[in-house]
Amino acid sequence: MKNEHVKDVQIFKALCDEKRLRILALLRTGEKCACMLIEEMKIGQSALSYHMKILCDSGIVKPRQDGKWTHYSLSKEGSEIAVKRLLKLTSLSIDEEKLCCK
Amino acid sequence: MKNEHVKDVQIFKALCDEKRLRILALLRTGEKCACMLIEEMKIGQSALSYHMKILCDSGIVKPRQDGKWTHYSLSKEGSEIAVKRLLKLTSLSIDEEKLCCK
DNA sequence: TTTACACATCAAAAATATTTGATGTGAGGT
DNA sequence: ACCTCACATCAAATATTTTTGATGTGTAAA
Repeated sequence: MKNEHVKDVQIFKALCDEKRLRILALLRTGEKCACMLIEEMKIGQSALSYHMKILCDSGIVKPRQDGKWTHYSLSKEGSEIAVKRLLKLTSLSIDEEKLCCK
Repeated sequence: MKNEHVKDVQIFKALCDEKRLRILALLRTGEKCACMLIEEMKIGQSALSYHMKILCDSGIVKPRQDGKWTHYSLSKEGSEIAVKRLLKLTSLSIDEEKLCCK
Protein backbone atom coordinates (compact mmCIF):
# COMPACT_ATOMS: atom_id res chain seq x y z
CA MET A 1 0.00 0.00 0.00
CA LYS A 2 3.09 2.27 -0.02
CA ASN A 3 5.50 2.63 -2.87
CA GLU A 4 3.39 0.31 -4.94
CA HIS A 5 3.13 2.60 -7.93
CA VAL A 6 6.47 4.38 -7.93
CA LYS A 7 7.48 3.18 -11.38
CA ASP A 8 4.03 3.88 -12.82
CA VAL A 9 4.09 7.40 -11.44
CA GLN A 10 7.50 7.91 -13.02
CA ILE A 11 6.20 6.78 -16.40
CA PHE A 12 3.08 8.92 -16.39
CA LYS A 13 4.82 11.96 -14.93
CA ALA A 14 6.90 11.91 -18.08
CA LEU A 15 3.71 12.23 -20.09
CA CYS A 16 1.80 14.81 -18.10
CA ASP A 17 3.65 17.90 -19.27
CA GLU A 18 2.81 19.65 -22.51
CA LYS A 19 6.42 20.41 -23.36
CA ARG A 20 7.42 16.80 -22.94
CA LEU A 21 4.56 15.70 -25.19
CA ARG A 22 5.78 18.15 -27.81
CA ILE A 23 9.24 16.64 -27.50
CA LEU A 24 7.74 13.18 -28.02
CA ALA A 25 5.91 14.50 -31.06
CA LEU A 26 9.23 15.66 -32.49
CA LEU A 27 10.81 12.28 -31.77
CA ARG A 28 7.99 10.49 -33.56
CA THR A 29 9.57 11.58 -36.83
CA GLY A 30 12.87 10.00 -35.82
CA GLU A 31 15.95 10.48 -33.68
CA LYS A 32 16.86 14.08 -32.81
CA CYS A 33 19.90 15.63 -31.17
CA ALA A 34 19.51 17.86 -28.14
CA CYS A 35 20.59 20.97 -30.03
CA MET A 36 17.80 20.48 -32.55
CA LEU A 37 15.21 19.98 -29.81
CA ILE A 38 16.36 23.18 -28.10
CA GLU A 39 15.83 25.07 -31.33
CA GLU A 40 12.46 23.57 -32.18
CA MET A 41 11.15 23.88 -28.64
CA LYS A 42 12.43 27.42 -28.10
CA ILE A 43 13.53 26.38 -24.65
CA GLY A 44 16.64 26.90 -22.54
CA GLN A 45 19.45 24.33 -22.72
CA SER A 46 19.13 23.57 -19.05
CA ALA A 47 15.37 23.14 -19.20
CA LEU A 48 15.64 20.77 -22.14
CA SER A 49 18.17 18.69 -20.27
CA TYR A 50 15.78 18.53 -17.32
CA HIS A 51 12.91 17.31 -19.47
CA MET A 52 15.06 14.80 -21.35
CA LYS A 53 16.18 13.31 -18.06
CA ILE A 54 12.57 12.78 -17.02
CA LEU A 55 11.70 11.23 -20.38
CA CYS A 56 14.76 8.96 -20.37
CA ASP A 57 14.30 7.91 -16.75
CA SER A 58 10.75 6.87 -17.59
CA GLY A 59 12.12 4.54 -20.24
CA ILE A 60 10.01 6.02 -23.01
CA VAL A 61 12.95 7.81 -24.61
CA LYS A 62 16.47 6.55 -24.97
CA PRO A 63 19.66 8.56 -25.43
CA ARG A 64 22.57 7.79 -27.70
CA GLN A 65 25.98 9.44 -27.33
CA ASP A 66 27.81 10.39 -30.48
CA GLY A 67 30.98 12.16 -29.46
CA LYS A 68 29.93 15.50 -28.05
CA TRP A 69 26.36 15.11 -29.18
CA THR A 70 23.47 13.32 -27.56
CA HIS A 71 20.72 11.97 -29.76
CA TYR A 72 17.32 11.00 -28.42
CA SER A 73 14.75 8.60 -29.81
CA LEU A 74 11.57 6.83 -28.79
CA SER A 75 12.17 3.51 -27.08
CA LYS A 76 9.92 0.80 -28.40
CA GLU A 77 10.39 -1.33 -25.29
CA GLY A 78 9.74 1.61 -23.00
CA SER A 79 6.57 2.50 -24.83
CA GLU A 80 5.34 -1.06 -24.69
CA ILE A 81 5.89 -1.18 -20.96
CA ALA A 82 3.98 2.09 -20.56
CA VAL A 83 1.04 0.76 -22.54
CA LYS A 84 1.02 -2.48 -20.56
CA ARG A 85 1.02 -0.59 -17.29
CA LEU A 86 -1.80 1.65 -18.44
CA LEU A 87 -3.87 -1.34 -19.52
CA LYS A 88 -3.33 -2.96 -16.15
CA LEU A 89 -4.13 0.15 -14.14
CA THR A 90 -7.41 0.75 -15.92
CA SER A 91 -8.73 -2.78 -16.27
CA LEU A 92 -11.07 -4.49 -13.86
CA SER A 93 -9.22 -7.07 -11.78
CA ILE A 94 -12.07 -9.50 -12.49
CA ASP A 95 -10.66 -9.84 -15.98
CA GLU A 96 -7.42 -11.08 -14.55
CA GLU A 97 -9.10 -13.75 -12.52
CA LYS A 98 -11.03 -14.86 -15.54
CA LEU A 99 -7.74 -15.30 -17.35
CA CYS A 100 -6.09 -17.16 -14.49
CA CYS A 101 -8.80 -19.40 -13.08
CA LYS A 102 -11.17 -20.20 -15.87
CA MET B 1 2.15 23.74 -32.03
CA LYS B 2 0.24 25.33 -29.14
CA ASN B 3 -2.56 23.67 -27.21
CA GLU B 4 -2.02 20.56 -29.27
CA HIS B 5 -1.80 18.21 -26.33
CA VAL B 6 -4.20 19.71 -23.81
CA LYS B 7 -6.44 16.66 -23.63
CA ASP B 8 -3.48 14.28 -23.49
CA VAL B 9 -1.94 16.25 -20.65
CA GLN B 10 -5.26 16.07 -18.81
CA ILE B 11 -5.37 12.30 -19.21
CA PHE B 12 -1.82 11.64 -18.08
CA LYS B 13 -1.95 14.18 -15.25
CA ALA B 14 -4.67 11.99 -13.83
CA LEU B 15 -2.22 9.09 -13.82
CA CYS B 16 0.92 10.76 -12.54
CA ASP B 17 0.02 10.92 -8.85
CA GLU B 18 0.52 7.99 -6.52
CA LYS B 19 -2.69 8.58 -4.62
CA ARG B 20 -4.73 8.61 -7.78
CA LEU B 21 -3.14 5.36 -8.89
CA ARG B 22 -4.08 3.84 -5.56
CA ILE B 23 -7.64 5.03 -6.10
CA LEU B 24 -7.64 3.37 -9.53
CA ALA B 25 -6.32 0.20 -7.93
CA LEU B 26 -9.28 0.25 -5.55
CA LEU B 27 -11.70 0.81 -8.42
CA ARG B 28 -10.26 -2.17 -10.31
CA THR B 29 -12.16 -4.40 -7.93
CA GLY B 30 -15.42 -2.64 -8.77
CA GLU B 31 -17.45 0.49 -8.12
CA LYS B 32 -16.75 2.28 -4.83
CA CYS B 33 -18.51 5.13 -3.06
CA ALA B 34 -16.59 8.21 -2.00
CA CYS B 35 -16.96 7.45 1.68
CA MET B 36 -15.30 4.08 1.23
CA LEU B 37 -12.43 5.61 -0.74
CA ILE B 38 -11.89 8.17 2.01
CA GLU B 39 -11.60 5.37 4.54
CA GLU B 40 -9.32 3.14 2.49
CA MET B 41 -7.12 6.00 1.40
CA LYS B 42 -6.87 7.62 4.83
CA ILE B 43 -7.30 10.98 3.16
CA GLY B 44 -9.36 14.09 3.85
CA GLN B 45 -12.82 14.39 2.31
CA SER B 46 -11.83 17.52 0.46
CA ALA B 47 -8.65 16.00 -0.90
CA LEU B 48 -10.50 12.94 -2.14
CA SER B 49 -13.01 15.15 -3.90
CA TYR B 50 -10.13 16.99 -5.56
CA HIS B 51 -8.56 13.79 -6.84
CA MET B 52 -11.86 12.33 -8.01
CA LYS B 53 -12.52 15.46 -10.03
CA ILE B 54 -9.18 15.07 -11.80
CA LEU B 55 -9.84 11.38 -12.47
CA CYS B 56 -13.38 12.02 -13.74
CA ASP B 57 -12.36 15.00 -15.88
CA SER B 58 -9.76 12.79 -17.55
CA GLY B 59 -12.52 10.39 -18.55
CA ILE B 60 -10.83 7.39 -16.94
CA VAL B 61 -13.27 7.28 -14.04
CA LYS B 62 -16.99 7.92 -14.13
CA PRO B 63 -19.26 9.00 -11.27
CA ARG B 64 -22.75 7.78 -10.52
CA GLN B 65 -25.12 9.63 -8.21
CA ASP B 66 -27.28 7.56 -5.91
CA GLY B 67 -29.19 9.92 -3.70
CA LYS B 68 -26.70 11.48 -1.36
CA TRP B 69 -23.94 9.13 -2.35
CA THR B 70 -21.55 9.26 -5.25
CA HIS B 71 -20.15 6.03 -6.59
CA TYR B 72 -17.10 5.89 -8.82
CA SER B 73 -16.00 3.27 -11.30
CA LEU B 74 -13.49 2.77 -14.09
CA SER B 75 -14.72 3.92 -17.48
CA LYS B 76 -14.01 1.41 -20.18
CA GLU B 77 -14.34 4.02 -22.92
CA GLY B 78 -12.12 6.48 -21.06
CA SER B 79 -9.45 3.87 -20.57
CA GLU B 80 -9.54 2.90 -24.21
CA ILE B 81 -9.08 6.49 -25.27
CA ALA B 82 -6.13 6.83 -22.89
CA VAL B 83 -4.47 3.73 -24.31
CA LYS B 84 -5.04 4.93 -27.87
CA ARG B 85 -3.50 8.29 -27.09
CA LEU B 86 -0.50 6.69 -25.44
CA LEU B 87 0.03 4.40 -28.42
CA LYS B 88 -0.11 7.37 -30.75
CA LEU B 89 2.22 9.54 -28.70
CA THR B 90 4.91 6.89 -28.49
CA SER B 91 4.78 5.42 -31.99
CA LEU B 92 6.93 6.49 -34.89
CA SER B 93 4.95 8.57 -37.37
CA ILE B 94 6.49 6.49 -40.14
CA ASP B 95 4.14 3.71 -39.09
CA GLU B 96 1.17 5.91 -39.83
CA GLU B 97 2.33 6.69 -43.31
CA LYS B 98 2.88 3.04 -43.98
CA LEU B 99 -0.73 2.42 -43.01
CA CYS B 100 -2.03 5.25 -45.18
CA CYS B 101 0.05 5.09 -48.32
CA LYS B 102 1.12 1.54 -48.82
C1' DT C 1 -39.28 23.71 6.88
C1' DT C 2 -35.81 22.25 9.51
C1' DT C 3 -32.06 19.20 10.15
C1' DA C 4 -28.39 16.03 9.07
C1' DC C 5 -25.66 13.96 5.81
C1' DA C 6 -22.49 13.39 1.56
C1' DC C 7 -19.94 15.65 -1.23
C1' DA C 8 -18.22 20.00 -3.93
C1' DT C 9 -15.92 24.29 -3.84
C1' DC C 10 -13.10 27.94 -2.12
C1' DA C 11 -9.01 30.31 -0.32
C1' DA C 12 -4.77 30.01 2.11
C1' DA C 13 -0.85 27.15 3.37
C1' DA C 14 2.33 23.54 2.19
C1' DA C 15 4.56 20.65 -1.01
C1' DT C 16 6.38 19.75 -5.61
C1' DA C 17 7.76 20.78 -10.30
C1' DT C 18 9.86 23.85 -13.63
C1' DT C 19 12.78 27.63 -15.22
C1' DT C 20 16.84 30.33 -15.01
C1' DG C 21 21.61 31.41 -14.78
C1' DA C 22 26.00 29.79 -13.10
C1' DT C 23 29.14 26.24 -12.96
C1' DG C 24 30.81 21.30 -13.77
C1' DT C 25 32.14 17.43 -16.87
C1' DG C 26 33.78 14.92 -20.66
C1' DA C 27 34.84 14.62 -25.67
C1' DG C 28 37.37 16.43 -29.36
C1' DG C 29 40.27 19.61 -31.77
C1' DT C 30 44.68 22.58 -31.60
C1' DA D 1 48.15 20.80 -21.94
C1' DC D 2 44.76 24.03 -23.33
C1' DC D 3 40.57 25.44 -25.41
C1' DT D 4 35.92 24.98 -27.11
C1' DC D 5 31.70 22.79 -27.62
C1' DA D 6 27.54 20.02 -26.08
C1' DC D 7 25.30 18.78 -22.43
C1' DA D 8 24.54 17.75 -17.20
C1' DT D 9 23.99 19.49 -12.66
C1' DC D 10 23.24 22.75 -9.01
C1' DA D 11 20.87 26.34 -6.30
C1' DA D 12 17.67 29.99 -6.21
C1' DA D 13 13.52 32.02 -8.13
C1' DT D 14 9.04 31.09 -9.98
C1' DA D 15 5.03 28.43 -11.07
C1' DT D 16 1.96 24.69 -10.35
C1' DT D 17 -0.18 21.10 -7.62
C1' DT D 18 -1.95 19.26 -3.38
C1' DT D 19 -3.65 19.60 1.32
C1' DT D 20 -6.30 21.69 4.85
C1' DG D 21 -10.15 23.80 7.07
C1' DA D 22 -14.22 26.53 6.28
C1' DT D 23 -18.23 27.10 3.81
C1' DG D 24 -21.70 25.99 0.05
C1' DT D 25 -25.08 22.85 -2.32
C1' DG D 26 -28.29 19.24 -3.07
C1' DT D 27 -30.71 15.15 -1.18
C1' DA D 28 -33.44 12.85 1.95
C1' DA D 29 -35.53 12.07 6.30
C1' DA D 30 -38.20 14.03 10.21
